[in-house]
Amino acid sequence: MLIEQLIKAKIAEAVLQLYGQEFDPKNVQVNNTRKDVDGDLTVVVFPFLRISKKSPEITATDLGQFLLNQVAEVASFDVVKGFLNITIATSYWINQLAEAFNDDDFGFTKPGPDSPLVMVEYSSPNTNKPLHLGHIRNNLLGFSLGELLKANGKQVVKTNIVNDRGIHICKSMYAWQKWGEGKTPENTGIKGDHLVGDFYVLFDKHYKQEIEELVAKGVSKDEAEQQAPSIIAARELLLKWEAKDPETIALWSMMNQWVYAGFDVTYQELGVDFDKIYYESDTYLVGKDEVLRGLKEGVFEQKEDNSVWADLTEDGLDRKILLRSDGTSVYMTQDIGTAKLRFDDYTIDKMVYVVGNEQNYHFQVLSILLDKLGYSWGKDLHHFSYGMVELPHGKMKSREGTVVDADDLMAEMIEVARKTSEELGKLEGYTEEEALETYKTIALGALKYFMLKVDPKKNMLFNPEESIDFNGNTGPFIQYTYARIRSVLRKAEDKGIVPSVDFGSTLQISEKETELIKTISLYPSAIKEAAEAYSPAVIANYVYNLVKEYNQFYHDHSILNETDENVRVFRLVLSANVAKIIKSGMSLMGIRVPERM
RNA sequence: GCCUCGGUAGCUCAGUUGGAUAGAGCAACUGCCUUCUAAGCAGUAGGUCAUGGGUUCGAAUCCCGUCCGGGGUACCA
Repeated sequence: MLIEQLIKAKIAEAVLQLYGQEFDPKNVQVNNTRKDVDGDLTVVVFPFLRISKKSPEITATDLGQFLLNQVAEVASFDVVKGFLNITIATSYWINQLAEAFNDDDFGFTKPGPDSPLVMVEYSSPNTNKPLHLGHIRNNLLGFSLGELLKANGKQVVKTNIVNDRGIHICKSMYAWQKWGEGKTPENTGIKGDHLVGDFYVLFDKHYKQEIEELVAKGVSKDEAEQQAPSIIAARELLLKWEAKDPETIALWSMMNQWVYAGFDVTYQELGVDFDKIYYESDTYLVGKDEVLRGLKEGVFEQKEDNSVWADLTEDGLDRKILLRSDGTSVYMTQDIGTAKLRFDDYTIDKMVYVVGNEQNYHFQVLSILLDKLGYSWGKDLHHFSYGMVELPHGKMKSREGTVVDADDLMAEMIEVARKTSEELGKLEGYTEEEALETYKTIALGALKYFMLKVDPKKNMLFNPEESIDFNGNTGPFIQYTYARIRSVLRKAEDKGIVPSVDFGSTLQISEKETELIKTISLYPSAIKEAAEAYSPAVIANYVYNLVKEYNQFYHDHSILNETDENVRVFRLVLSANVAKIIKSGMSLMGIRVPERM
């Protein structure tokens, strides 16, 4: 049992014995003691005053005395106003460290076949353009969330729904047909997703120009947008596609293959993967069938123009279209189909959608619609809603070219990592491949940590002018600490010093070391909290805090040069534990740690 | 208009179920590499927690109002 829990239980017991009233242990407030005050844990006694009918100081002293008598781990206490500061015995902390050192699983049970199954949908790209910084945030959050849930005992199926059909890809297809000059990834050397994205931009350029020309001729803007030859051609392609015209399907398939090949490279570089990929081209008809079933069962209604609607006014929402008047499906329809297929394929206990907060309303509606269609799991699907990545001048817009491309960004960061590393003269003796691997580890560490350390719910700002930092509260700082500890451990091994938890009975430890052990022992609860809050940022902040504390310790104490053998081994074990947690915590964020840097 | 999320140091962000004197990093300034890796450490400076009320022993945190900003809002995805 964690010491906090024990204290809470004992305080409740003390309140009952001393003042004769029940108090829920859960409501006892136990905090870490302020750094400038003596003690390890602090009990806030204000809530008991009503029961004790005594002053804060006297109440605190009563309770402190009780703890001192009843709890072996409590070494002493001190009262400041309404705060009872408790000092925990050194032996307790030493035992905590020994336990942590011997436990490689951090007290967690690995998920088994009977564990709840969570499906996490993330990434969900459109096939008309390459991935950008916004997608990176999505991918990193989704992947990390999967790892967190696994660490918290859940079976996880990572899934991706690829939006491979619709007007957007037809635009690229048309542009390629018209102005493509037979270009392919092979004959141009351009990555497939980028090539297709270029044609999407090209389409938009021509489309805008055509609109301008029409407007100049006196056509209204709305009409011009409908009448421009390019958009008409793209719509024709979509109709042909839906009619399964062989030539159109062949073109569609070819260009999508280019994109997938490109995405695969990006995903691999980014270090994310999926257990199961769904394609919208396979699911949209299922969704349509489901909507028609709902119509037949009377949960939806049809207007005179044949469009199908859901009336959600009773749920406090608006009316929502599900099938257009021409019978084609909308985004919502497809998501219904995808959900059905998924639940046919897996016995899912919980569905999590990692999708930006601009779609909060969409998922609110989806949840209700699935429920109305008779899916019991619809109601408690979880929309993991994350904030936008903003640029200093506003939002990223692919059509306007104000995007930070994922591939470019990663390549740049690897380059910066290489330069920095070379300037510092690290990695001497590494082969070129080994060095490159390390640069990638550092660059991706910087990028991932940068994205994951902020609260997922909040919008975040990325300034392309200032490249992502490698100093301070960053991934490389944490990786660096890890590499240094590994170096110490290697040297200890060379010297024949064996880490063991037999520290001898006279060992004294400093306040900073106590702090560190306290932090180490909180790692499992940090994972739990992060998983339950769906927030990798909780882990990021925890690890940073641990590393910061360790670095302060490291600069004040020598490890290998320490003459007292017990102290030396103790510090080695302490360091090894910090390294173990860094590695584990970082891997929960999909970040690797280098042996050297 | 309505719904929704946000506003903490010059900048980027933390801030536990309401607890003591609101914390980091970056940028600026000052020190520290002959000693286990200086991508580090120590220090200085920087705050009306948007704003006005309320709740109470106690509010950045909870409630109400106001201002500012993001997102959404019936045939885009």
